[in-house]
Amino acid sequence: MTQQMAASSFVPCTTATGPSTGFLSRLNFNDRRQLMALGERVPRGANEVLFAQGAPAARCFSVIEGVVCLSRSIGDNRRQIVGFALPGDALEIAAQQRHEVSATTIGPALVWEIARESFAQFVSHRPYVLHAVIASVATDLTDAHEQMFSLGRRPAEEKLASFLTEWRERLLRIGKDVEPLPLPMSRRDIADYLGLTVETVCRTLAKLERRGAIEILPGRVRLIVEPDELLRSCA
Amino acid sequence: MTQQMAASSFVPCTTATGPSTGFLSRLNFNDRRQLMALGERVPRGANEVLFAQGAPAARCFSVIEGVVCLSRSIGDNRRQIVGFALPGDALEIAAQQRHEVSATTIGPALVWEIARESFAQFVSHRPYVLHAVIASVATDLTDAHEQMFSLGRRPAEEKLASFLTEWRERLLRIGKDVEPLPLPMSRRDIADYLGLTVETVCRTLAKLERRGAIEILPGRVRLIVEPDELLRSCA
DNA sequence: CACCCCGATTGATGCACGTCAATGCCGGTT
DNA sequence: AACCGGCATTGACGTGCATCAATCGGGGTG
Repeated sequence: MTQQMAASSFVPCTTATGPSTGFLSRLNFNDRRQLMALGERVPRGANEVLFAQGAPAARCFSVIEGVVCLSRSIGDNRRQIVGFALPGDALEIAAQQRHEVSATTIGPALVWEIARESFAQFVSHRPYVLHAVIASVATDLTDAHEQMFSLGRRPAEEKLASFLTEWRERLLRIGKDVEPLPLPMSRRDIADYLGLTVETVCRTLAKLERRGAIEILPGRVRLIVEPDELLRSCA
Repeated sequence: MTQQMAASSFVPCTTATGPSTGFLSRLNFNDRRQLMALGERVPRGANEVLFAQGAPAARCFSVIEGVVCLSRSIGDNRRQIVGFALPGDALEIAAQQRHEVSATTIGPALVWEIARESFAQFVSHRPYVLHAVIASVATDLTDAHEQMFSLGRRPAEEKLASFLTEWRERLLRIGKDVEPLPLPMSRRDIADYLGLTVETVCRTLAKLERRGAIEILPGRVRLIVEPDELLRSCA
């Protein structure tokens, strides 16, 4: 049962002006059920835009199935992915006025959506829910800080190694199969997340494979050595 | 008076598992006065550690005077500064268990500190304060995302240009003199904030000066061209 | 004043990673 | 089956920034 709770407990995500990590799983059963009923479940196709940077933040979201990528862009070419949201992760629950990032599905997804006023009204009767919001955003912030460290202070090989191990951790926490590790996002997405180019991501993965640390499969990667060992081998 | 309000309104900062931006200034006069009375004002010297990454988060902080640098480190050499906190900025008000970053003063500072239980108790009588906490952390998160973009997708020159203009913006918002722009942090701090080396920071600043965009003074920089123009000249 | 230490600056050199380009692969369309 | 477009991979090449190293300057201390 500890197991059960750990599984229903969530996952770091990152989001715009305040999406949140595993927010829903921090609520008790009744609250969660009532809140979910106030929103709607929307099936989404691949590469659909849930909301765009700069648009008014009229709704809150939570991923039910699939992966949603959160990014910040300038112009058409430069894009920084600030996080990948997994099932259980909430998006924009702390947003103020406008979306500070864009959210795009990676592959088909099921997304729960609720009008911001409905959410505010729900919370107004249950102020204790605000603690869950805070915990959720705080987790997002910590994740952002960790990613800032990777972006600024890690060489390409170590970026990939830490990305793979953390992605594996997150999938494990929500009970997904990680053997071999699924990588639903494109090489470009990984590059835009790690501050690299597509080519460097490919080459670095190939290098890790030549070294015998991983095995590259279509849409997946098998970790051969222990995650810890993988990271240490980069230092 | 709009002016007045704008001045008392604060400034993005960034922090550990949930420091917050100008949190105190989001409270009404009475709440702020009562809350402040529950904590204490502590004078700090230069380079003092307010709290260290990994330590239990026993207190909340707010900068009253001076600058506090928030960083995440691995080993002795690699450090990523995730933000500089200015007067009005709160630190760790959303922290969960442990500090996820370290906080160190840059030069002498005056810091307000409060035990986490005292803060929790204060809030328990005033649930609406939680909205201020959320807004504060959400701002931190947006700032973190913006910084992730800089770290991952901007060349050195543009990193410096955006750093200077944003630093100027923040000082202006709290009513500081920015002519010429004070840079109380060391070149190493700037480097660790932007994901560069000290040498690159020096050289890039020198390049901007040769171009006539800025003038380098001891502990300060004078912006010659408009901030917008400075950024555009890097593209 | 001489000394020292630390931060800032500048130069010389090397490498990691970006850029440019070609090829292969796969799924979808006609 | 032939065609096409997008993604992945690999190679050749260039460069932005790191690394290594030396100098300079200012503040603190004997």
